Amino acid sequence: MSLNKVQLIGNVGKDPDVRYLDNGVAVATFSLATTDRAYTLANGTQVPERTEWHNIVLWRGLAQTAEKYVRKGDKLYIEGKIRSRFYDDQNGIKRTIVEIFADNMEMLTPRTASQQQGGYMPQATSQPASQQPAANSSVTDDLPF
Amino acid sequence: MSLNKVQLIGNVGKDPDVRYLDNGVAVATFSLATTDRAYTLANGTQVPERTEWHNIVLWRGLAQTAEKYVRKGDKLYIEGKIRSRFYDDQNGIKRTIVEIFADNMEMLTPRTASQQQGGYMPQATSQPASQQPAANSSVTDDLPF
Amino acid sequence: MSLNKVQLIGNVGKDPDVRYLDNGVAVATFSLATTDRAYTLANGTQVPERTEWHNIVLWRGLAQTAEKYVRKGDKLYIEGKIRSRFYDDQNGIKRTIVEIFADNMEMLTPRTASQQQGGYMPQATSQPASQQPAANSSVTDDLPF
Amino acid sequence: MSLNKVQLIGNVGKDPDVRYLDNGVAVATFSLATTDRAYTLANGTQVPERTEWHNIVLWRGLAQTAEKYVRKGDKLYIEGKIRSRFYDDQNGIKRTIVEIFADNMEMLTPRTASQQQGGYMPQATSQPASQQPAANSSVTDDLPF
DNA sequence: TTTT
DNA sequence: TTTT
Repeated sequence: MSLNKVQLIGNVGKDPDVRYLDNGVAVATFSLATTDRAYTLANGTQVPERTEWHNIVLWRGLAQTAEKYVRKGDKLYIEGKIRSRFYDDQNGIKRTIVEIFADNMEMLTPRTASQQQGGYMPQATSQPASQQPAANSSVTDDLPF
Repeated sequence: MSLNKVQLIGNVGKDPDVRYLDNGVAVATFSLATTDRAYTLANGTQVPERTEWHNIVLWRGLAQTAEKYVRKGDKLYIEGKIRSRFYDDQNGIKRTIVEIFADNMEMLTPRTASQQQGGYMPQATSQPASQQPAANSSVTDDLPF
Repeated sequence: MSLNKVQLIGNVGKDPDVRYLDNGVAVATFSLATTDRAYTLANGTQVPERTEWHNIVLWRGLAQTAEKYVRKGDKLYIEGKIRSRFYDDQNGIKRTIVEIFADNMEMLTPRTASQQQGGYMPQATSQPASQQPAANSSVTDDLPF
Repeated sequence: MSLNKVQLIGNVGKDPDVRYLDNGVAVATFSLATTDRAYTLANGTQVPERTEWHNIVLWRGLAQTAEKYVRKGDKLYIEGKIRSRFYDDQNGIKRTIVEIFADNMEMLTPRTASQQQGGYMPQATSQPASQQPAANSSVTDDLPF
């Protein structure tokens, strides 16, 4: 008897950060920007455009899809739930971070044929495309969540 | 080319706090709890029930509806957008609060006939029901948002 | 790169019809009413209340939950997808029926303690509550979908 | 106490048909395709890709936006409600058509700079871009809805 | 056929 | 009738 659902269409702020837990579970995190259009109120007040940044968290298969195919600037549809996480920062101050745990993702930026074969093909830069964890991936056991 | 939508069904944590801006605009705030069911993972791990608290903000007509009809414990459907607000707390520490600005609300707790006539009827307690701002309302010019 | 999502909160028109396929899969169907409020246009035109009836289809576990707990008049949250089905009616006329295939259901009508133990308890009428297929259930191999 | 919400991301089947009522209100209609991915069931059964066609109806400002900017093949986000309409076809047979009345639309196909100035610029074909009703528009008083 |  |  409860519903906690978020749906976003926005642009990826930077390449996903992908980590692998000791048990092999993949976790991807990245930020996604949604932007409200500017508009004018009935009384003439101008309300400027406004960007909201969302902390997206993906698990397992979705995280691996993100690792292979999601890149900075891409437009995505994300569906998931709101989840708050509590921690002490480096100064011992209690902090809350609100994240979107995604359970569905649709990629709205068309990929070219070359990019679709064998995963993402880096844009004139460095590493080869691969099925292994990409350059911005790591295996870790100290994930904070 | 952007979407920022939240949909919640949950229970109201306490009676709404309603304020009136100098220009007469009503603003209501309250917390809403959504609860994920407990479940068991494939590997046998028990994941307990978990409650997420959402900071709901309503404006204008919706705020006035909340003032009249929404009470602690009520089940609501809320639709709106995620919006982060930044401020310095009393210790000068920068804080972020994530709020849900609602643009649609449906009341899922049936009201009895007596409660529906002339607004909310308090439950055998104190103040008279009224069309004026209720007991937990105030007129203010120092809203923090 | 596609999304087909429906979310409804409404009232069940009659008790679910539940069938079991030969392979044991349960399928429940029922209608759900959503009602738009009456309102007045800017030019003074009155737009009356309007009810839309939705054809809900549930499968497997959700169908069995509906069989046990969902009854005429109940308020439900339904999430699913739109799906059209084509068939020839008894006069050989080609017909289309639009159904909502549900993948999530939340029951918004509170059940009393007695109703929650061991499933739905019929309302002063006939058949005993049971874990077997209920009175309006049947095992069939000629489901039209 | 009711919700009737549809959210679609799909591709436009053909250019919108835009009509103007005698009172000047614009109405746009077009079909939108959403496609489920093919997948394999646990028992090995292959479920092929499946396309669902939705009848989209837009009013007023949204209809005019569609007239100017929406074209066959475009990817759109559509949010609205399900609405059934009943009519007798040319053979006197009672028919039902299910439509999506949209109240929000986001265009997910990027437009080039030239296309964004002064509305849609036809693709190497015929008519000039214009602020007047486009070629597939008409003023009519016999709208079937 | 539901509900408010 | 779209798209991948």
